[in-house]
Amino acid sequence: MSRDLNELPKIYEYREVEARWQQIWRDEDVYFIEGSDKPPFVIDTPPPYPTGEFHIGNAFNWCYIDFLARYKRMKGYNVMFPQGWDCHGLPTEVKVEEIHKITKNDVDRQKFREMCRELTIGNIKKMRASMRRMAFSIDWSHEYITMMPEYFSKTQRSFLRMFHAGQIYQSDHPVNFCPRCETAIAFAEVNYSDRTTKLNYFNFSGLEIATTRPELLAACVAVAVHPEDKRYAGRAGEDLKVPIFGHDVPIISDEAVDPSFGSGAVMICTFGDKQDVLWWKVHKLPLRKAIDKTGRMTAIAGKYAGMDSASCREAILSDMKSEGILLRQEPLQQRVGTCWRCKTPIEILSLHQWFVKIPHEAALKAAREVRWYPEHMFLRMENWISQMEWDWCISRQRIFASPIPIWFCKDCGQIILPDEEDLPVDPTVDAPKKPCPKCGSTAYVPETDVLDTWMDSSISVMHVTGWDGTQKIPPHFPAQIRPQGHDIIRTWAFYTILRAVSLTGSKPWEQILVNGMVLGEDGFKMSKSRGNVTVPEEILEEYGADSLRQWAALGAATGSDIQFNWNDVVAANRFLTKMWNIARFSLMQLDRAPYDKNAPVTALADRWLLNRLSGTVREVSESLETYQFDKGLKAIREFAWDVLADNYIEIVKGRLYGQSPDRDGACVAIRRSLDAICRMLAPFTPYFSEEIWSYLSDESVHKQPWVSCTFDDAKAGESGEILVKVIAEIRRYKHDKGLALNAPLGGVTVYTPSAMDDECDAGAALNCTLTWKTGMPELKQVVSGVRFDMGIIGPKLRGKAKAFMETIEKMPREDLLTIPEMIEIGGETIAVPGGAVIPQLSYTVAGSSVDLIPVNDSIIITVSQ
RNA sequence: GGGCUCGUGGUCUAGCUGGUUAUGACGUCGCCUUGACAUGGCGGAGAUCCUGAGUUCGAAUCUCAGCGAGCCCA
Repeated sequence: MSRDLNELPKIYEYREVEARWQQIWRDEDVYFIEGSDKPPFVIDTPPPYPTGEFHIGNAFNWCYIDFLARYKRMKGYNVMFPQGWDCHGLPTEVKVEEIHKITKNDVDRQKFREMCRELTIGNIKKMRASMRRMAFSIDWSHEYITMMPEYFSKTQRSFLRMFHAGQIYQSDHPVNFCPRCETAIAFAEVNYSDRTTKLNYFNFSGLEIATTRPELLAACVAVAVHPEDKRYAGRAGEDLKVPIFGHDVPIISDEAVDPSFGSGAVMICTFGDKQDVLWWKVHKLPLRKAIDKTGRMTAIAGKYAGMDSASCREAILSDMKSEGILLRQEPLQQRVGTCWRCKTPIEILSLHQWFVKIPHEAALKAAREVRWYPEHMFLRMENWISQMEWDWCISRQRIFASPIPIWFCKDCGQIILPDEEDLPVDPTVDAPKKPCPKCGSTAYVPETDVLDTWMDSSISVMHVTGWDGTQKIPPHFPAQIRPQGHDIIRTWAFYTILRAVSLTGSKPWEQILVNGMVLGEDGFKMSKSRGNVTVPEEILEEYGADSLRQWAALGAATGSDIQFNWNDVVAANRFLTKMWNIARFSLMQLDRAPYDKNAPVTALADRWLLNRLSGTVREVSESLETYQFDKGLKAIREFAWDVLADNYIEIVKGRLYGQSPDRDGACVAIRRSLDAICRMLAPFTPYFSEEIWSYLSDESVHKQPWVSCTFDDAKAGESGEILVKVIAEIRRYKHDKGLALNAPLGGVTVYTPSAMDDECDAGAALNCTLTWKTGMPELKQVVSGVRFDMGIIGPKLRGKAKAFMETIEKMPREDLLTIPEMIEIGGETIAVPGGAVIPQLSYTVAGSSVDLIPVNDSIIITVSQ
């Protein structure tokens, strides 16, 4: 049995309600059922980085996921809503170093890992609590943690398979390198920031060169000029001696040189920036490594060897000065690449690293086969793929990450691989099970590099679709949907597509739902330095999860960036209050007296309501099918507040309070509406819906099927709109007359083009005797008096004003229905100034005087005095 | 510098496959304590739909240019 109405409190206490249901709901309620005959709906949810704080951007993203997960469940899908944690990577290492005041090299690798794991476990715990509070219907039995052996053995397995397929290779190649973190990083991990630096002009064996990086002089391999630059015509091919260091470099010409920058001649070093890498490749220049992995100058820097780049720069500039070759210095604004985590400017170093080949065509094809919501987000992927120049560098020189499952033979250098059955392995701990396949030696050297964390997270879809390594294609692959933010299209989405294509040969998901970024109340990205950060916990505390969830749904159209806005949260909370009162009123009325639950719905108002409900259900369903959560929730709110509460309930109150059998139809209509609203709100406001539902049924609303309501009655729709409109107009009339809205009114007659079949609701709602008539009334317009506008009459007529008004007053009233253009005053004919005379009109029907309320061209209301 | 998105009452926002009285919320002003709700109801004021040009009978909506903003990236 459903709950007793005596328990129904007057006020909706979200704190109490949300806490209670959170206790009652059980995780297994939402389990994905293996072997179910329902169609599967697998969501490849984002594994967040366990920072310990579930921020508002996460909350927004997960709201979308939960809306669709709950909706799809109600629609009869076997929904998998897993939860992952993308644990590995620099941020945690940096945090551990901070907390323990160490660097990674101060403790052994195992110990350092242990510290990272411990921190991560604690952070995950905190974030889980926030997520439960938000009522996300996560299937916790499908939780995965990438740092656990069960998961990272899959990462290693995927590495081996791609290696065997020739998709992974090892090579010397320029990579972005953070000297502080001492690791290579991917382009996706490079940030750019502005800084002011000096552009140094110096004499390069007779040629003027401008450079921001004099410390790289030792790494200079060429000087480049633009082929059209007259200053350097004919000089390409010459050799120049590098100042201070003395080695010879050629002058080359290249279109990419900007003749207007500096002196128009640029020195190419290995490597100052990405352009240097390009030139180095195109012109097949030699490699001179001047900076090592710790950011210090190498032996080729001669007397500067061992210096860090900043001191080397100063030293070289000072030596240039004393040699008289430094010509001048200018300040320059430039953007430098920095490590996304520690903000240290990155260097481009040529290092032995592991790479994944980028299959441009196949990736693009797969990306195109995925259905993108919103569609235009695909463009970002397309642009990214088509402009990628370097392969994906997947090795990192760090510790807290999935180990690369490789050893090298100490004697012959041969790569030694583990078998898939032996995974997971940590080559720095485990020994290879077999001797070197080439020379038979058992002496080995472990690969100490580890994998980029995107190597873990980019197989999330393989994992959640049930990959255990025995199959090539996982049992539930591809997933139905990938929900994520647009900020990680070129990382997570791209890498996932790349890996799915490489491992399975096809697209990872059928659809991708891309959400926008959450901006602060000031319209800028939330950041601590701006001070515009709002945390979910604060909102949950003050207004509850259901209000926060409504903000997420309504704050912006799907895919758009969303500005955080307390107003929306407050309005959402008010909607809950309003809805609570609607439910309370409805439940009490349904309970007040027994009614026939199968009574036919015949009254106009009742049919109108159900017709509107039917339209609302259709609209909400269509919106949710295309993930337009804003539209969906808006339609529900409008139906509940506008249609049901403000119009319908006000119209039928008379019948509800009475005893007659025509009350039954209203009860049936209300009960059906309340039921439907609960179900439709369930994905958006799970706590609230469950609470109301508990007074209707003893089951969970979240186990109910989605609403089906087909009560389409176009005629009732049209007539109902007239009914509502007429009542609104008469209320306005009362308002204008200074009457209370429930004040009694005399006889009201409403003339409509076609017959209205409203029995008694309108009259009861307006506290009057209301008669519906078809056609137009036999109206007689009479002038009951006149008013004059002295502002016009005065200046125009001056002394004749008084006589003018007297003349008008004496005229037969019916002659004033249309104001004459000329009138005669004392024998003189004068023009009547426009707007001077204002006739006071009234109407009579069949001889008695009435007030007239025109609704539109075809509907007229008369009120007898 | 490139890509993408956006520019609508004081604020936020819908509409943008061309024709509506330009939606809703917050704020604001007036009236109303009526037996679900004053966290309410009813009503009002408030908009050069960024600017300019073009297409069209007709543009917030389509095209181009400009200005401005945001995000991602170089």
